[in-house]
Amino acid sequence: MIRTRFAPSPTGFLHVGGLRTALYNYLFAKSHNGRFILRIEDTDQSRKVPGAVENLIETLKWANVTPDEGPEFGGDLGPYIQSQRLEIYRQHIQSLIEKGHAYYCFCSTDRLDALRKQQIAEHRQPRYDNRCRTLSDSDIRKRLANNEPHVVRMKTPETGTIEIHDLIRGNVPFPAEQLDDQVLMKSDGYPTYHLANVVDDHLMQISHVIRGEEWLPSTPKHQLLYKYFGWDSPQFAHLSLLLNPDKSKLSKRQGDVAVEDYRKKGYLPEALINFLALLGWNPGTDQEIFSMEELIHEFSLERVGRSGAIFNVEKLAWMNGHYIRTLSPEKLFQLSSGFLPDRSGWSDSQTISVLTAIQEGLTKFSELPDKTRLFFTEKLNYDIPDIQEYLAKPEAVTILESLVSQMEIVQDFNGDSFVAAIKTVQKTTGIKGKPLWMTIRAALTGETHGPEIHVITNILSQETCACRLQLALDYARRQTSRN
RNA sequence: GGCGCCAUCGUCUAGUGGUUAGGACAUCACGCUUUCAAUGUGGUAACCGGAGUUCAAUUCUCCGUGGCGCUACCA
Repeated sequence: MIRTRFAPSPTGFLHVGGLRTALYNYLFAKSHNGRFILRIEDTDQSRKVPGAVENLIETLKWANVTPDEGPEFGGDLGPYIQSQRLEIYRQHIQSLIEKGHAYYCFCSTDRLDALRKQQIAEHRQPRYDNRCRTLSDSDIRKRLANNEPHVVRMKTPETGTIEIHDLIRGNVPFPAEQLDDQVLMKSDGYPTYHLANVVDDHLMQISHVIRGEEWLPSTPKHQLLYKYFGWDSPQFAHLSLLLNPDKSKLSKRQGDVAVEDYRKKGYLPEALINFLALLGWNPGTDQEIFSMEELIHEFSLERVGRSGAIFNVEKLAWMNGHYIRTLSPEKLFQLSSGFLPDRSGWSDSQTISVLTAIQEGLTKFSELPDKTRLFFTEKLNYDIPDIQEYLAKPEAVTILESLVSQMEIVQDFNGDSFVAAIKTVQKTTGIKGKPLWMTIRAALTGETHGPEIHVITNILSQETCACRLQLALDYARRQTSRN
């Protein structure tokens, strides 16, 4: 049974890199009929953020990367929140101490800091000097009885090489003397990542650990821990990191990193997932668009790349536009709620025709207020250079006077009859082509681009159009008389 | 500094001991469209450097360079 897990710390919003890690775990598990587990690694009390767990779960659900087990998802191997498993860790640390693979350390943080500073000053490798390894049993008992603050460290080998096998990177050797006597239990009684992670992955029967590359250097320590416990270690696969456009590690400051940010801007989960899947993985074919089902079917760790990938928002935007174009009118309307500006006086079905009219040019829902303004606005603004280029001309007065009078006699107002009216204007005024059409577009919408005129006038009422044209005519007259 | 990972168009990537080095985004041109977009067609654009192995290296090996990660009682 393949079992994978996503094990975030609840320190804030879910990061897009985190979502990619979760996704790869999910896809790998699902493609092998396995299970995907969510575990919350909240062993650092100082970094805990209230509400982060709920937000994490909510975001995973939104993205459709839904755990089979985890807090709120059930499962037989819980609890799935590490702060609720302290007793389990305590017992395991005790067994390690008894077997001689771990030891109490009473060194103060002051001493540790001083030690590190000195080592750096002497250009030596900063690491613990193993001082408490050799404490006598009676000494330890006495200091424990005195309630002296202490941690528990693991005993690492002094020499030799520890080689780990990574599914993506192959065999990676690490010289043992590089390994620090890592702290396993902190003085507050909480385990560190290294201990809790190994214990939980074993107890939760995780078969494959798929995580970020930042964990590669500590994997030999984890491997050692499995050996000390007498357990088989899971398989490892370390994913490359997501990068900023300047190739530094993806971070706030250079753009949005929280999944939440993209959701708020109106990116669809399908697009974000499709995009993230292709950042470091490819199917070996030319296919670019994948549904979650297709991803599950196609995904394999063998085709995951080794180098870091820049998070290219432009491609995500293209992909999002692609998914938006496939939306049915009803779905489009449903998803646009929360992004629409005030549209009092507009029914849902009228709103749907507005949305359909601008659908093909939409790349994300946050553009909605801008792109729908020409329909919903109460008052058009002609006082911008692009518009004045057309309306502040004597020609505009001629065109609009003619069109306004046409409006009074037009029958069955709609896109077609309005276009017919424009043709009449063309005949009577002799003005044609871009000057004619753009002037009318400017008058009608206050913008120089948008959907086709007949599409717009199919939606806008005759009254609205007549009113806007009259307003534009007045404006054109004022502008030209002034000059 | 030490240890480790990585290296093909601007970006995501495919690929090979002999290829016109392929696709997608972006970009440019043209078509369609009396606007924009969408769409169609075409174009520009890459094997980090140096040795070695080989008849032949972008591909294999080593070195260098660069980028990144780790080097906490954070994960």
